[in-house]
Amino acid sequence: MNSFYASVEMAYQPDLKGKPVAIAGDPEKRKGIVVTSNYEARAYGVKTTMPLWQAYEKCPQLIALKPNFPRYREASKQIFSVLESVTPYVQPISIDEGYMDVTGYDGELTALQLAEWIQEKLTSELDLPCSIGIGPNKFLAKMASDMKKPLGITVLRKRELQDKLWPMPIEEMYGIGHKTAEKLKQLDMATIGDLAHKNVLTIKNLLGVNGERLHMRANGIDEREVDPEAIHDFKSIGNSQTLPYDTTELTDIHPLIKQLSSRVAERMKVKQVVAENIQIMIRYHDHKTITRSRALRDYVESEADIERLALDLFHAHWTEEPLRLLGVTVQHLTHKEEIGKQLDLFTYEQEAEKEPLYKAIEQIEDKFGKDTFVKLNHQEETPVSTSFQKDFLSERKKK
DNA sequence: TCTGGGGTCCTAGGACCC
DNA sequence: TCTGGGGTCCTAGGACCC
Repeated sequence: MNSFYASVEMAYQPDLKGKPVAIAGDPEKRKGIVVTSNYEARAYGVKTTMPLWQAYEKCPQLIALKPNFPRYREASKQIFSVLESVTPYVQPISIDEGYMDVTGYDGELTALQLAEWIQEKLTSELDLPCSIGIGPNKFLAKMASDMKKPLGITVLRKRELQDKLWPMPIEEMYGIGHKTAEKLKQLDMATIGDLAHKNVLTIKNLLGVNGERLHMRANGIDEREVDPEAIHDFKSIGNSQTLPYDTTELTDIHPLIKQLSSRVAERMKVKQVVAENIQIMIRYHDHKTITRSRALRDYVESEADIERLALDLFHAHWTEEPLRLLGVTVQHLTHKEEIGKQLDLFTYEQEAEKEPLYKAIEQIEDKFGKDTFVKLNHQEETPVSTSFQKDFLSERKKK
């Protein structure tokens, strides 16, 4: 989608059209940076991540709006349901971007006509502009979609790499940011074509496995599939917040940790997951940022547990310098339904802890058969302990 | 009154195991 | 009179993307 948040606001409030609009946080709370701006604002030099005061310098008549995420999520839902009316092979990448695999599409339209239909539908029904790229794989489709904005439709065929992709500056390639672009330029690679034609080993030496991947993509090769389920196996859930002022006061810090933990727990509940790792992030007044994490022995899900663990980590690592931001994240997530069977094992293990080991093993044998016992027998000198439980669980999972 | 908040993936060292 | 080779997991940081 083109300047998505700003476009949603303009659709919602049409008198904003034609005026420079930016979506930005509250400067009073030190969140005054531009998240998105419309093309009118961009014409004045307003850019994403620019502090709001700087944006006003560039464009004094700028209209700055606070983000309204529920509104954007709702718009996003409607967009994706249009896409899913074409094919079930839709992979959302973010709130405003996704891939479609139309290889199996058996309707009347060509890919180009499909793109036109989608673009027209989103414009007429939702008043939201998008750019669409069409290509033989994800990378080329993505690069194509960025070539014409707003409201563009671009086809990028493999035979067109030389003319359309290779002349582009290296920093415009998806997957290459500031740091990587600098490294590549050091070796005289200024365009995507330069990267495509360089020896793979040179690139691999410079950038590791990522280099190999970038080199492939520059040559138009990308085997990733469109996976509609990918959105469901997320790896972490986190919340972070910049404080309105730098602080060392526990009366500021503790409530924030509680609030962040509560939001994380809430989102875990919605997604029905439990976590085995907790991480905090501390950003100091000078922007120096550290993360500290801990693997957990048990699954956690409750707000109280998350808060307690976050608090422990915080006090174990805080240097007492003034804080700018705090974050709480849970990782190593498991769906609750997937641990149903494991949960009754936990009960079982607690029983086992009270009894002599041989008795526990006997029960295990009865329940799961001799072959399980053979594996566990390796651990015979280990008391029933965390490591015992872990091994037992991982074996159980395999079975 | 400069620099948000949500993520993913990769790297590298160290502890530990066989 | 000196230390192999195969692996996993944990932790912290960094690059990148939207």
